[in-house]
Amino acid sequence: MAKPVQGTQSFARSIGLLQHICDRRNPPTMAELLDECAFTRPTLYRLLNGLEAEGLIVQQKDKSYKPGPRLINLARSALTKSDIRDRARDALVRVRDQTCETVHLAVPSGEGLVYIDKIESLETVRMNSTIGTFVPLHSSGVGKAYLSALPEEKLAAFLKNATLEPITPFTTTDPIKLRDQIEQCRAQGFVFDSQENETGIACFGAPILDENAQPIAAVSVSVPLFRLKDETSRYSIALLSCVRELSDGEFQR
Amino acid sequence: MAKPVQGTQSFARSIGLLQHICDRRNPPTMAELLDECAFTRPTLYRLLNGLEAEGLIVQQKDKSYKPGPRLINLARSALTKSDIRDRARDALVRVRDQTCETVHLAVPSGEGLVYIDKIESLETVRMNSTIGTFVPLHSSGVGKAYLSALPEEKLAAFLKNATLEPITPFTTTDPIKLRDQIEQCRAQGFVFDSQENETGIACFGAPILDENAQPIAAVSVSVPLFRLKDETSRYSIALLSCVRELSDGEFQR
DNA sequence: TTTATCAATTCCACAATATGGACACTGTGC
DNA sequence: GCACAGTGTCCATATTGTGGAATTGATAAA
Repeated sequence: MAKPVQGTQSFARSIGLLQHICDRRNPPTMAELLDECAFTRPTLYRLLNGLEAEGLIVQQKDKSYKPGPRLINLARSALTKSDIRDRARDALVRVRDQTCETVHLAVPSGEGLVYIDKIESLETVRMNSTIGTFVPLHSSGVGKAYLSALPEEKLAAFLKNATLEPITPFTTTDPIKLRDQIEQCRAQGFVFDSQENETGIACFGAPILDENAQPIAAVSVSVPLFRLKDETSRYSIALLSCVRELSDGEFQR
Repeated sequence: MAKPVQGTQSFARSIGLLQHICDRRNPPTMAELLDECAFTRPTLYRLLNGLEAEGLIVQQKDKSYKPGPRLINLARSALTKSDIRDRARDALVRVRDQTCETVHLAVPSGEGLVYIDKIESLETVRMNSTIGTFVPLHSSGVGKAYLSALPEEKLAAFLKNATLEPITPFTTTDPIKLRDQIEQCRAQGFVFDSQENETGIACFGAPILDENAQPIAAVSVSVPLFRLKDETSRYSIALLSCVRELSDGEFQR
């Protein structure tokens, strides 16, 4: 949350408020926001008006504020301009077909990752609402995979500073254990997690690297526990061949 | 573009820049933005840094900027919190099933509407990229439907001030003709447009009203011209029954 | 390797902007 | 009718954002 970019404080405040409104389960009223955020009344009032004038939030009849449709318009632009998403699609579908399970593509955003694509077994999809979901680095298959491809210094910094909040009762909250899992991922190319981000779901994850061997995205296969085959290589082989195809440079081999 | 909300000018500037970056076909570099926008170099520099620090844009290796994944995260919140979207879904699917054609749901945003849901015949969907698309009021089925439900004064103001830009060669650009179409829509409850927003596509549109008879959304059925049945009541009947079901209050009958 | 050129980044004095205390309005319950 | 809570507005002030100018960095030419 510490973003000391000179000359942008009021902007950061507005976006922070927008995020807060988006994160609320229910659309907040001004009164609620007033004691949830550290704004004085007139300031909050102006910020809300600013957000509303831009269509980023809309005020409902009960005076509460919810995220506005312009966000959807902006997001479309982000999705259609994501080259990794385009590039990955066919390979992701292949993984889905090989595993018959849901496949996710995630890219880094802020302190974690955001799903930018999802291929599901049964095409019951709508603009499936998991696209756009934020996932922490420590509790998800994609997150650990991403971490494992980070240069040692960045990884060390993360392990040192991050507060590993439990997302489920199974989430790894011990930095030492997390480090172990990451090392294992480095060795075998993928990571396995069981119910750490969502109860009942196990997950295989692997990173996609750019030409400098830096991670730019991560892929995961999510499997309901009851359906998980003993022969897990079934999943990892499909996943590995996918991320190798999508990673640049020497890492092809 | 005139948004004189006191105490939010710098925020509006940043969002304007973000929108500009999103609207560009190709990710712009700072140099390009410098002569496309009216910012001095240091200001632009700071605004870009601010946007980037928030994850709203990301700088690519070639130094150009594109919309960032955080937008997708924010949009998810907007989509999942859209009650009209939830409420409409079943009815939309029904229209699709009755017409075998693509059905859209749009809500007002800024000067036009934004698609927030789409039901397609063949479920080939992905987070289908038309969700989030902005459409002008004068050139689309949903737009005209929305206009037709506006109180007379607002409609008059729109017809007077709007510049009716041609989107296709078939777009209505004459306010008088547009007025006619809208009157017709008021009379029969739906509007028909042929190729005005996209060549080769005809469109039936109808508004969804709230309890005060104000339009809150619009539904459209899009039909490729070659497949358009002579018996158009097939489309309008399905559409009308849908919007009547979704509109509140006395307008049920 | 040195020099030239252009873009990216930082600095800082200044002016415009956002801030928040105080006040005014609205409507709901008693 | 009055009280109270939630909303909206004003305006002097300090903080923030601004942009001209200087600095640094990268790239190409000599």
